[in-house]
Amino acid sequence: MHNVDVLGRVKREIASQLAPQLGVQVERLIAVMEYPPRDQIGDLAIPLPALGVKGQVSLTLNSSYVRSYSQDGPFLNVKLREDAIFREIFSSIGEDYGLDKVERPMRIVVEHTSANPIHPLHIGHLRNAIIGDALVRLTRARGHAVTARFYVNDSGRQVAILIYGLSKLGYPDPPAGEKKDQWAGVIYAMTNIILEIRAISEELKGTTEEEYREKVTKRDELVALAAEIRSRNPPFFDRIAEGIKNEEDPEAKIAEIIRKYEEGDPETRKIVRKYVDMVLDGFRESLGKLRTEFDHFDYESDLLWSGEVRSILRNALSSQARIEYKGTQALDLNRYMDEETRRELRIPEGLEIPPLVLMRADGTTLYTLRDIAYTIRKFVSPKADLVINVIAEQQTVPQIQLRAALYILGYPDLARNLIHYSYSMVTLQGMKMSGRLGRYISLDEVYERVRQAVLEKMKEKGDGEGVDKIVNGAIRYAILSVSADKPITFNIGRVTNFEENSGPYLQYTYVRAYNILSKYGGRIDVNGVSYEDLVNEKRKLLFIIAKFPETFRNAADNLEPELLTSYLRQLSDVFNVWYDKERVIQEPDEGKRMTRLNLVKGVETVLRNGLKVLGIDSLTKM
RNA sequence: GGACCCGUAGCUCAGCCAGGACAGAGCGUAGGCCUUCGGAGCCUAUGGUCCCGGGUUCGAAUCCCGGCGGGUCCGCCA
Repeated sequence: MHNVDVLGRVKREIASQLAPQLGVQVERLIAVMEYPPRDQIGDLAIPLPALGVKGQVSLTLNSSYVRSYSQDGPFLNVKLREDAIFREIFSSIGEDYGLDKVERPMRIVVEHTSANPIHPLHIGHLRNAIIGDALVRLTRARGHAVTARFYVNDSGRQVAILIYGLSKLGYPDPPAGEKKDQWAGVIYAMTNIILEIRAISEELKGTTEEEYREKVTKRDELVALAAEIRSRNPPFFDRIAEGIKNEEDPEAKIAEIIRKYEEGDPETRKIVRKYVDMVLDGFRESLGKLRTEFDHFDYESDLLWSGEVRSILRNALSSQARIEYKGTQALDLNRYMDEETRRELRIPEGLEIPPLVLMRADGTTLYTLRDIAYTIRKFVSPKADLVINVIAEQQTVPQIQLRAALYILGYPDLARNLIHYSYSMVTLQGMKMSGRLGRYISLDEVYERVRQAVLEKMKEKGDGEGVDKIVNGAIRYAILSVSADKPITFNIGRVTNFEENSGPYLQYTYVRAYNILSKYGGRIDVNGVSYEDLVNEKRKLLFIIAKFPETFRNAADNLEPELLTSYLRQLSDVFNVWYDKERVIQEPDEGKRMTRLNLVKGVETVLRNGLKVLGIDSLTKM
């Protein structure tokens, strides 16, 4: 109803006239159409050689949208009638302008963030959460039925280490006022680092001289880190260290925790869930500040207790691809797939897929096997057509193993419809973060630092509201304006720079547009507008507004939120240039005033909708 | 050693997948604009062997091949 893609209609009309004359399909012609690099050239261009047409051709084009057309070398350039476009857009523009719905909605699952529940979220998870949430919002706005799911890895070695450390402390509760995930993170890092030092010291006993030197260096590094982490809570550290020192075989104890939890031992269940849920509370609190919410938190352990993992394991053990590998049962993922299948499953040609180990020698399960069960659940309950996993680049191979295993175990459709949305690392001034070693900048810390910068800025402005909305906008934009597969060195200075090319810049531009409209307060329609006013930035603005439906569709269908960020920035740039030059409300000529009011309304609508699908709030003052 | 990702202005990045016209922003640096709808803004200047070498094409930052540089992975961790 209100979803008017005027430009799309214009393209189709032009294409349907020209296609027969050029002897090509209408769709093909629409596909090659592009926007000329400079306005003087025209509004639309068709590169004729791309359609197999060479040399000068004579074509007839007769449309109420077209002002003129001419061939310039290989291009057919078309100048459109801005009055016709303007009238069509603004006589039907609605609140939801541009957010075109798909004809056939899919059921989509986006799994994202899924951090281990053992330490607070850090800036690596921040990237994951923001990308994931933007994908949720984009696909939802496109009309799909989207579910956001968080996978709680509560049954692996990491959680067991945390619980082991807590056992040495007598299972304490975090002090009131302390954030629970921060508190647990310190205990986890302490326990882990003490265990690592102990392990490496053991290894030192029977090694050659060369290895010895290397390992001593590594141990010394760990000892230095241990001193650092000890300072966070010396009594805790000393008690854990003492407890581990007196332990005959800590690894056996950890293995026992894993085993008991997998078996569903009531006491172990109670303890593990208590602490895991504490950390998850911390996650929810942190993510809430960034307007990120989930529909489901799926506990890995539930898949074990329900028998879903066991059933997959049985299936795998009876598979023809089963092999023995280093004394374990594993799946051979190379032998039973042809080239064609590998291509379909997006597995690189030259990759020798490592065998998938199905379980540890002691019978406990491993992550990837459990993930097979989880993937099936994501597809089955509730039913999904497409599953998008937002997971770090480091897990590319395990994700390939997952798809290959699904195929081999008889779920080829699931394997095909499982997308690994990969993103690259976030480093910290060249330093790699490590939750394992307690070396990270937490999401909360980042949030707080950006918040301070926003408050600082507001102080100099005197007036303002919505601090948290601005912080959210700044952080989201900083992440979403960089393609996911580029590594980022996290730089707080960049995120707290609120000048052009930032989230707050877009929000500020929105405030300007909004305030013009709210001050005007009257009726805005297309009666009596003067079309001769549509020149320079105003004409440019009109065409940018016209491109919004197309940009949104591309961003949503290709899962590329960055298309939207750069589009909104460009819209803002043009609007701000114009804003400085001319008046809207104070324009004495009634026709011109109405033309401009329509454009402002267009900018306001597009910014609001565009920001919304990126998860950035629009403000009315700041 | 193998696989994947990245390499565009002093710095941070769009553009590459679906090839098209003199390659776009921001930061920085130098200078300018507050009597008018909000200066988180606007204007001017500055700045590029699009990592290198071949190939395909009417046309290559974009596709292909070969290098170079950086990142990631190759665990009975996740």
